[in-house]
Amino acid sequence: MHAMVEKTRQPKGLRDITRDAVRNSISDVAVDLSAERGFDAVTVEDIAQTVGISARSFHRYFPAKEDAVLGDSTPWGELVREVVATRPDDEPVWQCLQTAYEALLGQFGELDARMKRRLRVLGSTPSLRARNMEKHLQWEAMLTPLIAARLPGQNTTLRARTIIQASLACWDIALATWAEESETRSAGHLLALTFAELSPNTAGPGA
Amino acid sequence: MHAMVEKTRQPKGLRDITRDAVRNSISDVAVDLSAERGFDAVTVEDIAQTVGISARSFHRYFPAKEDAVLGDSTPWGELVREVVATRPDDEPVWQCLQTAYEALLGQFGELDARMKRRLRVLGSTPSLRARNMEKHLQWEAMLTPLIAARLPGQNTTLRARTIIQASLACWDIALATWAEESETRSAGHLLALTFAELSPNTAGPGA
DNA sequence: GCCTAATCTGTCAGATCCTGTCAACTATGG
DNA sequence: CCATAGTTGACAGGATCTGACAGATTAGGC
Repeated sequence: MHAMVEKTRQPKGLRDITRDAVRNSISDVAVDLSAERGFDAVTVEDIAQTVGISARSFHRYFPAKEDAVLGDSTPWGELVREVVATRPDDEPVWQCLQTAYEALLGQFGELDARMKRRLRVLGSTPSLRARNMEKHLQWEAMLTPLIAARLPGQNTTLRARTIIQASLACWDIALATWAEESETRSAGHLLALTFAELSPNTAGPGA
Repeated sequence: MHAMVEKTRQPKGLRDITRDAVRNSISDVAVDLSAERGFDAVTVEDIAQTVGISARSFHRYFPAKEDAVLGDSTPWGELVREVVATRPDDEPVWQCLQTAYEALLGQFGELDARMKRRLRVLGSTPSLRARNMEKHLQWEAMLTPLIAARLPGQNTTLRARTIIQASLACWDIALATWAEESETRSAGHLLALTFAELSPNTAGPGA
């Protein structure tokens, strides 16, 4: 089905296996129902009943209804941080970030169809977009010290936050465009397009 | 249909005056209490009781608790759109956007202290930051056609969205930094710093 | 000044989301 | 087999937000 990341921890016993399975079921049902009726028109009770669990159990798997659609993006953020950390010190930050995001796209791989549906629901629901950006704030906090250390000159933290937020905008817009029905270009290509619009200053602000 | 109501720029009757006054009172109380205890630790009931109204009336003035702190940013967005629309066609988009944001800073003017408190609460509450970005999405929708028309080459909409989101990131980060306790630089200066980090590509993507 | 209509407010009721608690159930390990 | 720990369902409760209705306040016309 889907090869999971070994980095986090692979399920040890029957408990962890069933837990991951239930988690995926909830997420799938949440995306499906939201795609049909719209996210706001679907209640937690609806999702839980479709899966076959109680509403209370739903919240034991996901803290909020939004998270059932968004999934847990923390491991992905960690992956980005990891890639950035292992890049050569003299590599320009924009190129460095683009490489990291491309690595993230590689992880998607097999989940294309599922991911597109998810992104479509995400793009059509304001509260989901908000929650998604909230998670990006955690990415920013993780990446800021790494990026700041790579920047020459002054105000490195301020400038690092600016670059990271801008790159996340590139990421979001590229993915949202990729998920559109009529879009045929690859996610990597779209990501390159958005990055190209902002990254020309690879020589640094002083150049 | 919509030609009747221009905007509540100037209250016409006693009703509108009192309504604006109550609205400001609610907003002030919401910011004050949130600054003291934290936004999540303040209930709508607390705010309403402090102002002297019922919780139901609170929701007649603000649809959500977040909006009481954030206020209505729609008129700000319209101002930005207006400034951008009146700029010369051959002006680079980044310079154009920076001018528009600076005009926005000029509008703040007298509200410095109040605005700083508001921004501090905003920066310390993830859900508020997310809601704020959600409002920026409306700005993006408003500005995208204007900016896209100014871009040469292909994929103008995709690139316009990227630039707008990036510029909004500059705006947010500059304001958040400006509101910090130890910060002494002006908001305009900080805005120039963040813009300088991304705007070097004023010659366009092909250069 | 008075009356009618529009608007605002408070109160009540309800839907939904989310959390705490507790007893019953199940897998794991000795 | 049994003890422990994790999971679940059921109930209760707080909080946000909305709809409905009745009373109060205000605006405009007489």
